[in-house]
Amino acid sequence: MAKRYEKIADELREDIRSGRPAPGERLPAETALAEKYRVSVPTMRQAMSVLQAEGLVERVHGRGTFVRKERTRNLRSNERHQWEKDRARNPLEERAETGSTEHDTGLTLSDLVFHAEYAEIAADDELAGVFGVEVGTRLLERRYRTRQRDEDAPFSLVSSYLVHDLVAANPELLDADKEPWPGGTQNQLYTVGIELGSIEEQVTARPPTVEEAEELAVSPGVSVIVLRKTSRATDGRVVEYSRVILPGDRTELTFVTPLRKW
Amino acid sequence: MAKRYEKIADELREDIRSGRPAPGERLPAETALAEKYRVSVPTMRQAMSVLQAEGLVERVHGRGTFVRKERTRNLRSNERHQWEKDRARNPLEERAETGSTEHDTGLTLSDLVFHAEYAEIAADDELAGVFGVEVGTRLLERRYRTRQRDEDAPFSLVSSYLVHDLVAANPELLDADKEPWPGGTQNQLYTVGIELGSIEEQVTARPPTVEEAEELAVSPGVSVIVLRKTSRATDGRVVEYSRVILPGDRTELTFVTPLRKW
DNA sequence: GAGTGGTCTAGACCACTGT
DNA sequence: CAGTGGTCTAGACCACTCC
Repeated sequence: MAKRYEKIADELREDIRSGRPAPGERLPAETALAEKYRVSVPTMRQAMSVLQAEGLVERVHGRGTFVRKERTRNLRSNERHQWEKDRARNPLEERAETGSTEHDTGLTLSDLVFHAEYAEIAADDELAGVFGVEVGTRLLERRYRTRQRDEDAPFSLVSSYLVHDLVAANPELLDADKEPWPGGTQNQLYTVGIELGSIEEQVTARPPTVEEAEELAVSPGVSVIVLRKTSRATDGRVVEYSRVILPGDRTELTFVTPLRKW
Repeated sequence: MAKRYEKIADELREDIRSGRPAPGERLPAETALAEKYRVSVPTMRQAMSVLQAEGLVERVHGRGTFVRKERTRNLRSNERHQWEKDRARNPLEERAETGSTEHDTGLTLSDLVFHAEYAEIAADDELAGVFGVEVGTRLLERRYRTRQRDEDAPFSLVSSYLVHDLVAANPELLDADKEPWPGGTQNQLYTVGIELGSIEEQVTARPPTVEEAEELAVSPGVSVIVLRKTSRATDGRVVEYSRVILPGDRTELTFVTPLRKW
């Protein structure tokens, strides 16, 4: 019933909460702590694992165990969609000023580092279902990762899909070098005559895959938020679909639902 | 570079993916697997921990390790708010038929087990800030947990707050025994003359606290979704605030954002 | 090279579940 | 009771980081 490792974790948690090793500072070495608490090193390590799983400390091989700093939080609101739509038909200069990510986070374009890759793929079962097209239909896959200049890891991994033939009318839309595109996807769609009518976003959370954990630099045990976004044109057709992976511990999604008056 | 425990985890993961031990079935004992893979028991256990953290298996003390079944997913859409508002002024019989949780999940009232507790509390810093009242103001705290009759753990832990003096005009609103209230919170507020104008929901994910892990019966390593809901009256005042804890691995939130036409 | 966390062993004993 | 996973030990050796 005692469970030494939990008791030790409790004590250390209390210490950290009250700022004993302050955020960013190093904890004593595991061997030292094992001696202090009079347990074996593996038991001490188990206690550390508990704190790591809680996201309270970060263990770095060869350097030590550190109290985690609150990372810069990333905000994203569904109001970004209307905001982007309102600007989608503006002249280039206005669109180029700021994008929806900047609108959400309050950062300016120069704070962000942006990376895009385009590919043509064939629709698999899932994507064919979403778009209501046949399996194998040509799709344009666009992968984005965006990070803040002063952080080393991106804060989102985005895979966005468009029906290839729908956007091919404007060849510039097939060229990744045109990214970041002023005015975003809604302006891109506008250039081929599409107006969005509604956007549906589905949110779940799960442990990261190994690749996601590496790319987003989330410590193992911290989960990711998976956001699936379906954009429909005014006629109800699905015209864009994207999957966004966000680090759960530093992302805050906001959704505002206005209600019709009585 | 080899890392035996990861290799073993990889092999077992592959086996499970291809249905070797089918969902719900038991894996061989750790001692047996340790022998099979020619590693020590602690190493074997480490491999198991990886699969557990991924949510692929569930270890039960004294019984064995089992391949996890996909649990019944719980759905929740922001369209529930308008749906509830549309019915808030309906006669009692109609309101009593179904609530917004049933609307979301497609379940009927009799599938759900509902528990409510009310308390009067003094506003702390956070709550005072949300409502724009002084610290110490009397609030009504309502805690709910809802579960499906055939599952043993609730699928949501809700703490909802109202300014006490605002709802005290209708004494029935202070009585937990009146729950589940036909028509939900929006009808409750209607009885004291309040109409909701908009609802804002903020979503994050984090590892569960020890208590949450127990109450929601999520295996350690699986994270929870935290949803903070702020309801505003038509005049913009915050009239209700709630914090909802949802198991990340079996919850899917949907948010629909309609866009104004060009 | 000194110090850190990461992997692994071989084994003891405990706690829980079923029969 | 036998069989399972959970806790803990004492120690070896490796991999990484920093000086």
